[in-house]
Amino acid sequence: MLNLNSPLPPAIVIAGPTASGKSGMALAIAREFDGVVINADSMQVYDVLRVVTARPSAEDEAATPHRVYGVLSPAIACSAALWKDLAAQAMADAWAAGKLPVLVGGTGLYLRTLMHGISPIPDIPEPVRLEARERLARLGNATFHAELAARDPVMAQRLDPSNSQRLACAWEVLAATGRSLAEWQAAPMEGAVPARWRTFALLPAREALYANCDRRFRLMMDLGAADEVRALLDMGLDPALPAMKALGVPELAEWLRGTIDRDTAIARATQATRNYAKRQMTWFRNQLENPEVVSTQFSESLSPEIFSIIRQFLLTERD
RNA sequence: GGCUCGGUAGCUCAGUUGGUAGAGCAGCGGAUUGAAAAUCCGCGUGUCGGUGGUUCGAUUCCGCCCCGAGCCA
Repeated sequence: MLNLNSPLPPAIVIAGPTASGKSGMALAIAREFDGVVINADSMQVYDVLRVVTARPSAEDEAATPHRVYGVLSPAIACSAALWKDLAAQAMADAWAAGKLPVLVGGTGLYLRTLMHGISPIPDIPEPVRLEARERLARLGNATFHAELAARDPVMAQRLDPSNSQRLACAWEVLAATGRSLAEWQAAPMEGAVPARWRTFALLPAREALYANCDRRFRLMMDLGAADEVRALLDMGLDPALPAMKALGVPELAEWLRGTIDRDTAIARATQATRNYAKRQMTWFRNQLENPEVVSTQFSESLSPEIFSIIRQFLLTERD
């Protein structure tokens, strides 16, 4: 099935907002083309979060190869670069086994890093990152921004003082490397995985997507989302860690703590999910390169057309 | 039935000592280079409940009516 004479090995990418049916589409493609489903979602990498991140079911994971799901402890902060290494390894393994990598996920930055690389910034030591965040919290954004401006006018000029996360990032890169983040970013991106990509963007109608977000969260509640969050909380992790911010976690945590009632928690979690889905729509509508746009929720009835596009892609020599 | 307090953006409300109004949230658009399910940026005309009156001018003051909440009967 795979054209092994092609200079670059092929890979399929399925991007789209949460609750758009990506996982089902990836599964269908992997089954049809002897593929390996590889997770490209920043939260599905954590092992404790299965229900609340809508990971593929254990049955699906057993029936078809799935990689990079639940491979990290929530005590670890994943990153675009770390994920990219995991995904690159999974892709190499798939190719070595004569299988087709099918990347699926909603984290646009991760997919971009995989396909286009990222600036070669050295790892930032943990103490520096902690100091950056502690300092930002202590000084407040305005003062922190002014302090950054004195040492790194380019980045300060580029960043809105309200943008806490990127402010901290700029500060810690300067502190750890002695060079401005702007300098690092001016260097060519590195680390892109060489492959022939075929990208699908699942962009369903807004109203249907939101309705599906709501429906799915209620389903998660039935499947034990709260128990899962309880288990996560029992680990006693730093609430600033990424896994602690997964959609539904802060809201259900509040409910478990008794601060808000169940209905309020559900209302807030579904709201946050809808807001997130919208941001993803913006990313995938504007940041993807030559995507095949599917403007509806995935369903099996779309398979023939999608398969035909992929078949064509796999048979086509390039360059 | 009487009294009181409300009725302003999709929602919760602010405000106008009379010159036709603005926040948060929602919604929509955008950004996104190492914690991205994160973090930000932009977009606000709506019979100011209805209707009469006073006024050059009423969402604002007055009367009546309608609707809601509460209290008293």
